[in-house]
Amino acid sequence: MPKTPFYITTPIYYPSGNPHIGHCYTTLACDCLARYKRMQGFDVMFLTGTDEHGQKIEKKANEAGVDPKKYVDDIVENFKRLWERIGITYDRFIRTTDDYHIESVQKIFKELYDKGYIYKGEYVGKYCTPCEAFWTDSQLVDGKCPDCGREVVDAREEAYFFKLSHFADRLEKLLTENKGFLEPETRVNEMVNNFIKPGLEDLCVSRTSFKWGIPVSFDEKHVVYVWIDALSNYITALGYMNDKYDDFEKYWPADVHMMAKEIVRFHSIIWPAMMMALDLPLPKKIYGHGWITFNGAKMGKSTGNVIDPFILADRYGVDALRYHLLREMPFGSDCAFSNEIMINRINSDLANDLGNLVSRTVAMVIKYFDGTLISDRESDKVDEEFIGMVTTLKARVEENYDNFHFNIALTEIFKVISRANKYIDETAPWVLAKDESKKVRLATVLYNLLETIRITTILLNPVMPNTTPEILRQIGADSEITGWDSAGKFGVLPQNVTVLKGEVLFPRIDLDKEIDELNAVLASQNTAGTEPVKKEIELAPEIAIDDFTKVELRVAKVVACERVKKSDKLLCLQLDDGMGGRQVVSGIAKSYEPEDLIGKKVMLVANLKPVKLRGVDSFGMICATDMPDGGIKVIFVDDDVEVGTRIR
RNA sequence: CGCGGGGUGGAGCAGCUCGGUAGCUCGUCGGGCUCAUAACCCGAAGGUCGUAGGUUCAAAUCCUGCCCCCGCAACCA
Repeated sequence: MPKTPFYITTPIYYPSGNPHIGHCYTTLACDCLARYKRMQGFDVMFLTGTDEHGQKIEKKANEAGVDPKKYVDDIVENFKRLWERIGITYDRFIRTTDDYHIESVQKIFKELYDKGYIYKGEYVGKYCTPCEAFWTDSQLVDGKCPDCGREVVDAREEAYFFKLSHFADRLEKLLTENKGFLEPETRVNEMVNNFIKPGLEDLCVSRTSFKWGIPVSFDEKHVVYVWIDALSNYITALGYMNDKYDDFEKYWPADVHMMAKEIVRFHSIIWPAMMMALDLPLPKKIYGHGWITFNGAKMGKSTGNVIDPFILADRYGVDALRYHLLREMPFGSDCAFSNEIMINRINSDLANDLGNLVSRTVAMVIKYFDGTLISDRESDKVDEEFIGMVTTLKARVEENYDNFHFNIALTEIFKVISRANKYIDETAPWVLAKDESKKVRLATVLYNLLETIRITTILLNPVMPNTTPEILRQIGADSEITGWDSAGKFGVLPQNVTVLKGEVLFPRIDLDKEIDELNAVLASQNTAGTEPVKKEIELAPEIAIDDFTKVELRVAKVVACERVKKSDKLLCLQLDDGMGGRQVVSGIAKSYEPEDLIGKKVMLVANLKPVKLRGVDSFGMICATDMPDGGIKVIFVDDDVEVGTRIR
C-alpha cells in the first residue's frame, strides 16, 4: 500500500540578513511535524527555502558592491548551516533564483495573463520618485506618498495587476465557512473585517523600478513582484510547470503552510486567490503561530535583541533548544524568551525529570540485577493506574501534535515522566532490594519504568531526535521496538532486557554562573559589532546650503495640545509661532501626553505645505527623533530663545 | 461606536461553552527518601479571580457599565 503523502512548508525566508531565532521556531515546528509524520508512516515532503529577489536585496548588494546573486548566496549558506545545526530535516530547499522556479513563475504569470486574471494597467500621478515606489489611490495619504510624504508625480507608469477583487466572495466564503483553513481562528475575523469586507483591491504584480527579479516573459521591462514570485514556490518546488520535479500530483494540495502571524494575510488571501485563478486545489491549512518575544518586543535584528541560535545550541545542546522553543510557544499567542526561562526549563524538565529518571532507573537495574532483568513478574495494584496513564499517552500526544499544540503534547509527556518519578517513591525499589523474596516484584517495578521511558522517548523523538536514540540505547531498546506504533503498547521490551550505563543526558546548568557567562559573551559580541554599525549609517545625498535654507525652521511654543480623536499616534498642537499662531498635527502621542508639551518650545518647520491628517489640518511639523526602542523624542529649544526666531 | 484577544497567589498559564470545593508549572518555606544529575517524593504559605453594579440559594464562570494591556487595521509630514 502506498504511503499517504503529507506536504508541509515553511515560508521562504528573505535573506537580506542572517537568520535568527525567530526563523527557528517556524522551521522547528515544521521539522517536528515532519519527523512525527514520517514516524507514523506518511510520505512526507517538507519544503523550506529562500525568497531572494526584490529591491531591498538589490540595494543591499549594491551597497556591498557585489552582485545580488553573490550577496544572497552567502546568506543562504548561513540559513542552511543553521538548519543543519539544529537538525532540520527538510526534504527540499527552494531558492527563488533557481532556474526551474524562474521558468515556472514566468509560465504561471503568462497563464494568469492568458486567462485574463492579470491585466496591464497604468498609473497616472502615483509614483514617488525618491522612494521609487508605486501607490494606488487608496494608499496615498492626502495625495502624497505614504512612505515619505512627498509629492507623487504623474508618471504614466505601467504595471501588471492581478484581479484579486474578482475572488473576494470566494475568499470570504473560504475563510468563514471552511473551519480549520486558517488557524488560529482569531485570524479569520482579522482578515475578513480588515481586508475582504472593505473591498479587495487588485494587486500590482510587476515592477519596472528595479531589475532584481524574474522578468515577465512577454514584457521584459517588467519583473514579477514578490507575490507571484515568492508564493508560487510552494508549487514550483513540486515541479508545477517545470521539468525539474514531478511531485505536484502527489503532494499538492499542501497539508499545511506554517508561518508566523505577520504573513498570514498574504497566505490566506493572495495565495488562495492565485490557486483559484489557476484552477488548482487550495492548500488544506494555513497556520500562523505567534512570535518569540524578548522583553515584550518582537525578535528581530532592528531591535537589537537577537539571540544567536548557534550560541544557544552550542551551550545547551540542540535538543534542549528544540525542546525549549516547542515547549514554551503556546497555540495562537506569543511566547516570551529569555535565557533565564530557557535554563530553568532545561534544568527542571530535561535534567531533573527526564535525565534523572533515566539515570536512576538504569542505575538500579545495574545495581540490583547486574544490568539484566530477570523475567519473572509480580504486579501490584499501584501499577494499574500508572501503566494505564502510560499506555494512553500516545493518543493524547498524537492529538496535540496533529493540531500543532506541541507545547501541550510535551506537557502530557512530561506528566507521565513526572508520574514515573513518583512511582519510584511509591514502590521504593531500594526497600524491595533488601529482601530477596521481593526480587520478582523489584524486577517488575524496574521493567515498568523502562517501558515508560521507552514509550515517552519514542514520543519525544520528533522534538529531540539527537538525544532519544541515546536514551533508547541505555534502556536496551533495539530499533525494532522503537517505532511509533510501539509507543501504544506496554510490555514490548524483552522481559530479560539488558541496560547500559551512559553519559549524563542533560547536565544541570548553574543558572547564575551561566547568566554571567552569557552576558559576557553578548558583551563581547556587542563590542565587536560597534565598528560596523557606525559604518552602516548612510547619509542622504549631499546638499548645498541653499537647499538647506529652503527649509524654514523657527522656534515655536506649545500653547495647547490635545489628542486627535480616533487616532493612536497623533497629537494636535496649537503653537505660538510669533506670527499669529498655527496648528500642527504630530505623530508623537505614543511617547508624549498632551500636558507634557504645553509650555515647551519646539523646532517648527514653518514653510511646509499644509496637509490634513485624520481630518485635522496641520500647518507644518515639529522636529523630533526616532528612538531605537520605537519611541520618539521631541527636540526642545532652550526657553531663552524668543518665539518665532529663525533656526539655521 | 473599525475588528479581535486578554486582565486568576511572586512569575507564566489552565478553569469560563454546561454557574456550586480556584487547578498546573516555576519560585519560596518545611518535611521525607537515599536508587539518582544537591536530583526525586510529600506538605505548607501565598489569590478581593481588573473594577462597579445586576441575575441567582450560589458567579472566576451569565448580563451591563467602566479601567488597563496586546494583536490587526488606520494614523507618524
